Amino acid sequence: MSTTPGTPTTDWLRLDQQICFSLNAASRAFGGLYRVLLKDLGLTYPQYLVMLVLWEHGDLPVKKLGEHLRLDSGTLSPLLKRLEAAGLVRRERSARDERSVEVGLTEEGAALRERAVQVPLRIAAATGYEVEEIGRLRTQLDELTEALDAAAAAESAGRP
Amino acid sequence: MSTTPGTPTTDWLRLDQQICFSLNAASRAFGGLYRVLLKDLGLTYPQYLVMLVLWEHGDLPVKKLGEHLRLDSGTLSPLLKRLEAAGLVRRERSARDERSVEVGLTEEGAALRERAVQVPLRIAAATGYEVEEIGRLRTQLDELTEALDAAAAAESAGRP
DNA sequence: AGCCATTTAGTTGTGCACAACTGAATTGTG
DNA sequence: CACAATTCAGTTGTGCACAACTAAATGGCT
Repeated sequence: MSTTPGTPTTDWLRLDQQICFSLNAASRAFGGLYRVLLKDLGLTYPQYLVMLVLWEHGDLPVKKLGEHLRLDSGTLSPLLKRLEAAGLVRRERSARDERSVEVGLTEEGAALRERAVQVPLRIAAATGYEVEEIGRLRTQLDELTEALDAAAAAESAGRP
Repeated sequence: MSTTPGTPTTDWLRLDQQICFSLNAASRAFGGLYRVLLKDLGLTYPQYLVMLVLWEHGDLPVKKLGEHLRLDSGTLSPLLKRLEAAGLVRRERSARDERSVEVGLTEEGAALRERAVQVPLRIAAATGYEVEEIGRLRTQLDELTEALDAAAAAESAGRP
C-alpha cells in the first residue's frame, strides 16, 4: 500500500486519531455515566449488560451469553462468579451436556430489574438525542463493527 | 423522571442495550483490528494513541498527554513505563517544576512513525467509509461524549 | 466399540481504566 | 514568612478484555 499523493502522512495520522479515538472516548464516557447510575444497584457496566441479557432472554448457557455480548469465557467466567457471589445469579452444570453451564437469575437478580428500569431513561435523557437518532447511530456503529471484524479476521488469517 | 406511557419498560431495557452496547462493540472491534495491525510495531492500541499524540505535539508533560487522551496518571504512568522499557520514550522530571514529568520521543520512537503511517490507511480501508462520512460520525460521537460527561459530572455532584 | 476432532468452561498472564490514596512540589493567602 | 490548599505523578486495588492454554465432555467416523 502506498501513500496517496497530496495527502501528507501527518494528516493521515491525525485523521486516524479522530475516528478510533472519538469512538473510544464516547465508549468510556458512557462507562462513566453508567458507573454513576449503577452505583446504587451495585453493578458495574459489564455486569449490567449481562443482567440485561438475562432479563430479556431468561436462563442461558455461558456460550449463548457470550454470543449476545461478544465476550468469551475468559471474561465471563470471573464476572459471573462475582454476580453469583452478589446473589444475583445462579450457575449450574447442564444435566444433558456436562460441558455447559446454565446461568439463571436468582429471585434477587430478577427483582433488581425493577430498580434498573430507570437507568436507560436517565441515559437516554443524558445523550440529548431522540430515539430515532439513536437508532441511526446504532445502525452505523453495527455496520462499522461488522466491517472491522471482517477486516481483522482477514488480516489475522494470512494477508488477503 | 417517570416512565413514558405507551412504552413498556421491556422496550426501554432493550433499546438501552442497543446504544451503549453497539458503541462498546464498535470500540472493541477497532481494538481488535488495531491489535492485529500494531503487532508488527510492538505497540498496543492505547500505546499507539500515546505515540500519535507525541508524534503530533512533540514532548509533553504527563498531564497534557492525559488531557489529549482523557486519561489520568493511574493509567498513563505504567503505560509510559512500558514504552520507556521498550526504548520508544524518555521520561524526565521537569527542571522548572519538579512535580511534572516531561515525556519525549527517543530516536527509535520518532523513527517508528514511518512504519506507523500505513496503519491508519489500512484502518480507513477496513471501515469502508469515505473520509467525509467518518468525519460526520466523529462529530456525532464527540457531541455524545460531551453530553455524557456533563451528565456524569452533574450526577456525581449532588443530583441536579 | 475405539479414537480423534470439536465444543465448552475455566485458568493464567498481560495490559488498560479508573477510584482512592500517597507524597512531594508549588501556589495562594493571611 | 508561614501555612493551608492545590497540583502533579505515582501506587494500590478492583474489574474488564483478550490471548493462550487446560481439562473435561461430546459427537462423528471408521
